[in-house]
Amino acid sequence: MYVYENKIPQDLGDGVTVAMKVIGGKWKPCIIDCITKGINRPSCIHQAIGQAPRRVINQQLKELYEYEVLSKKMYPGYPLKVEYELTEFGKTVLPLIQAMQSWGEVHAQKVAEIAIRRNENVLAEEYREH
Amino acid sequence: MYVYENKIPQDLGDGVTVAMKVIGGKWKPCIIDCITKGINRPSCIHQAIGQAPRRVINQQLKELYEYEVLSKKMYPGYPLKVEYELTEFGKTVLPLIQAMQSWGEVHAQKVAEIAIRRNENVLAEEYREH
DNA sequence: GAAGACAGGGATAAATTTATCAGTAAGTGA
DNA sequence: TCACTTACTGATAAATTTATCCCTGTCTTC
Repeated sequence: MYVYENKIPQDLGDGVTVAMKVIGGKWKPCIIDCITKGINRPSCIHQAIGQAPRRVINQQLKELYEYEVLSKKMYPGYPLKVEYELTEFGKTVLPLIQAMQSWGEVHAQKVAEIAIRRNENVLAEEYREH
Repeated sequence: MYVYENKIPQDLGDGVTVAMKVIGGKWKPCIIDCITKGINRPSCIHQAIGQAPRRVINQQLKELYEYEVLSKKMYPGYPLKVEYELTEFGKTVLPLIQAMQSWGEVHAQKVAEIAIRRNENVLAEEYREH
């Protein structure tokens, strides 16, 4: 697979950067959320998320796997069957995601209003001013 | 100022996305951290962070301001003096950043090792295998 | 035998974010 | 007057992340 080579070195001396490196992909939290809910086969995750291209799900799954957030169980036989699970390490990120999730839910309205006011292209019809 | 116009609509229906929209810039957590420590003038923040270009500090300060994470106090007279402070809303993000920060600190070593193994361009000499 | 399920990757484009360079404005002090 | 401070912005390039399109391999079912 083509691997992008960083040009600007990242400073992992900062905790936030470290955390973002692990869970900071567009679909990573969604993927982790799926797996928490027991949706753990790539095709199912793809179906569940819907908007994300299959290719991207694969990429992010792979990264999560390489960063040991997920473990991979491959079943023999066909059709192929693979299941991802959270590792012990992976479970330690759940509180983070949970915290972001609930903060975001609480402040979704406010943030959406500001985004709309700034004329951003957001998809949150329910929050549009009436 | 040139404002980038999104082409792909963002779905603010998801809490994590909302949170990332507010604190998800490369230097935003650093900026917020500075301000928490009482470093609240743009030039001081820039000095304190060092690696980030001044232009980018300004951009991200502006966004944080527009998202009402920061308030802005402008002093009359010259040389110009401006101070940013956390708003009440801004203070609600501190636990999030704090959580990421401490998670990252705890797992920095592991993450750095994996990044190095993956041959990424990281700047964390202290973590290189000996 | 053709078609489908399933996991995954190659090559490349598009989108988005961050960086670079240089300039504006309005003073102060040498 | 010249250099320096401070905050801020325009225009554009570079870096990075996501998306698109299409292909491989291997079995199972129609």
